[in-house]
Amino acid sequence: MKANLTGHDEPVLPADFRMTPQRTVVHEVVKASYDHPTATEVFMRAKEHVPAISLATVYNCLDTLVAHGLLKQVNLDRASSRFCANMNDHVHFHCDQCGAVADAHPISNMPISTLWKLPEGSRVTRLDIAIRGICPECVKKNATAKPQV
Amino acid sequence: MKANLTGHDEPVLPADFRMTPQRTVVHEVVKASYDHPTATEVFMRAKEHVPAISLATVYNCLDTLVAHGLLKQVNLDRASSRFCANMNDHVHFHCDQCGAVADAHPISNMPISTLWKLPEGSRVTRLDIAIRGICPECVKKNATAKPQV
DNA sequence: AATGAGATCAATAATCATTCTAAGAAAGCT
DNA sequence: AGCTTTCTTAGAATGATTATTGATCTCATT
Repeated sequence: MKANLTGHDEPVLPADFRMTPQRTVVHEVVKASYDHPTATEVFMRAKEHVPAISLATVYNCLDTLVAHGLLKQVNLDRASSRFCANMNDHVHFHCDQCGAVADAHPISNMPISTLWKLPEGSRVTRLDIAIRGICPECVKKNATAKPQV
Repeated sequence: MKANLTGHDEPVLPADFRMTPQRTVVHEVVKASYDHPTATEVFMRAKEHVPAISLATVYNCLDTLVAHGLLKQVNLDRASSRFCANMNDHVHFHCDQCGAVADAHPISNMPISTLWKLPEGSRVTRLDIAIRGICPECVKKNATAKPQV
């Protein structure tokens, strides 16, 4: 198995998937980023390695990598999509103040059906969970900057 | 208390909030809609009552109503935001096939912190949960249309 | 009733993320 | 090598939303 920064297993890829230089760079950029970069951020970082790469290619590569299970796409409200190379089961914590996105890992494995009453006869394929709040850094910043009025 | 279609309590509004005719229409349109309409859909429905209303005004009204807790905004991936007059605690079930959005109400009241390990010292303000899958209608449609290959 | 401050409205333009299009480049198959 | 398919690229296009700006409305005070 190929070594990688995150320590996750690489999924088995179908034969028709070509790991082109552009896709490799896009994948490596996201794997080396711990801040859930947007497509534009990935584009800027990828350019340092492949200056000729275009934003459209970055979008194409991200789509392909997500479709093949090498990356996760994170959508928060209507802001730009963000990308994440952590393929373990997790949700995202989003700071309303600084916009930072952090991973939050599950503690228990409660099935969805025990938490919410789903439409009778529906089939669940995916769960998108975003926890919004104030991150520890901003909580601290607020406490020192403007004490309770 | 004012009677309304959904049977929920109307929140107490701050003095600086003006319930203008446009805001009233936008609010009533969403309250009378059970399909989580988009801003454009609200615009089209509101036009039947106030033909002169503009899309920009609908956006402004929706923003204000959401900010004052009279409506909920539902964001699913990068599609248009949808709006919802059900102010009870609930999450959304989104059908990948027909795009329908249905409410799903909580069964248990597990605190978030028992389900996911949040960043130490963070403060949670909101939980955005979208359950994706196939709705009962589409499951049925698929079964009759194309039996297992 | 007139005034003035502040909020709201509507039309238009602008922005922003993303997708589409078309043409050339690269890779894989025969 | 020749053919086919897939990728990449630049630029145009799309679609949702936001910003701007001047007109209009509302309300508390004169």
